[in-house]
Amino acid sequence: MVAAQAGVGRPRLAPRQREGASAREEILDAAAELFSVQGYTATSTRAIAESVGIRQASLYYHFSSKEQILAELLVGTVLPSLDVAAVLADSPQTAPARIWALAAFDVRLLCSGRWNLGALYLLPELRPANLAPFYTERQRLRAGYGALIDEGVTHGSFVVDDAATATDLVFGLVESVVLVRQDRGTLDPGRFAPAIADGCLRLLSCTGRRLAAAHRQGAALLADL
Amino acid sequence: MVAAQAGVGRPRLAPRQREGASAREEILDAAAELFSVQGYTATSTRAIAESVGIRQASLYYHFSSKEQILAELLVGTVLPSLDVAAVLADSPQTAPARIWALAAFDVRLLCSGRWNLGALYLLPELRPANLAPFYTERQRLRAGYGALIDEGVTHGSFVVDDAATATDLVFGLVESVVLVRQDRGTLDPGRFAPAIADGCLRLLSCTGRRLAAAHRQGAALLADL
DNA sequence: ATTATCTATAGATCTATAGATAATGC
DNA sequence: ATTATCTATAGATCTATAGATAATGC
Repeated sequence: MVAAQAGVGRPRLAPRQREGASAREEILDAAAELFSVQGYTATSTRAIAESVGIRQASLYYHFSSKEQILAELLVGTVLPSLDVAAVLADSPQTAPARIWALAAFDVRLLCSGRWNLGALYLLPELRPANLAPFYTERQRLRAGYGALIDEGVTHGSFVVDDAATATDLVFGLVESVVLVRQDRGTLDPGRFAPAIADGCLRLLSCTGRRLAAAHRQGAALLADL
Repeated sequence: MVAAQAGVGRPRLAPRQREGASAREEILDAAAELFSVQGYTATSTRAIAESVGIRQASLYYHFSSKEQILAELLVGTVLPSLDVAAVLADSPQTAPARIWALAAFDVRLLCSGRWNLGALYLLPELRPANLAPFYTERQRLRAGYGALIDEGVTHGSFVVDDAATATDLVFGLVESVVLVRQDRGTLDPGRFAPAIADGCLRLLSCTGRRLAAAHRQGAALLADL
């Protein structure tokens, strides 16, 4: 919806063009699109402003810097998955069911949303800078997968040569959703989430009836969150 | 090796600091490192020049633009895999053996080399511009995987719900190597290549003895290339 | 008075070009 | 003469700040 709402303050030269209840949210919506499609450095503050329909300098009434806009977008992108990983860590369910639920949740999150925000975590620009905390959170999520895999291996539910490498493959498979979405533009979460979650179990040598059971239990677990 | 070789032309202010027999190769080496670590737009021509030990303007004696440096790096990065895919398309071996060989070759390529050049294909900046041809070649490689998967499915070697989605998972798993390497810095191709190739077959429900056979045949096929 | 925009601009880049210079090659 | 560098700089950005302005709220 393009809200025609004009409120307090000097009126804009152009009408609203963006989703978002407030100017702040309009800016975040535009930045999310441009950052995820073009990258962070390649997106100028002028381009963001144009895409919102305001002047470049007006951005700075709402955000103190370009980097702060990115930081705002990153907050709340991994957090939901980390929360789910924490909840699942204490669940009494089997490791296969829990890893299925975590992967399916993660993929659903990466598939949904207007823009491919997961791609922001792949931006090379994140590595140094004070954006490092977000990078660390992604590593904590990876550790969550690793713990579930270790548990499944000791229980005999999973059979792998090397648990560390298996974790890389599983986490990599989940994250690859971002790459596929980058190519396709949009993905059906209803198809992709269970397909990837099944794939994670297959990578861990959990197949056939045991896979089917974990799929069923994992889906139920996910529905309860 | 830092070649102390000073040849024709005005001498540099600083001694050589980069691998590469010629100035051109020194520049490509520096750009490969910086582009793959920081991204394309975030890397200035000045930074490349500094990293080589020459002045910014001197780059333009060897390359006509920054974009041309990137294009040069992209050439020859997918080509080897495309060649292998073409050779394997005509091979008399089974689809599982061939896909194992293709994936292992691909991963070995992505793991080796001083820099993580595969990451260049993920740069959002490639999408538009006249760099599109490279993007297209990557899609052709993806089609190569798709053809092998289709063949295996009709032969009954693979069992999947949906061949298109299965191709996304398999290709995604292979490409995820780039993401893992981005985190780790370096990867052991000897461990990763067979692990991912096995993983591709597992995703396609090729397991147990049939997986072991394909692994063996695929490795032999790869050795013959 | 407060708010949210606008215009104008400083200062720091960044890419690419022009032309000078210091070597080697002939 | 040729080659590969250098210095200097033009012109186009780009981020962020300063201060003016046009609405609403009280």
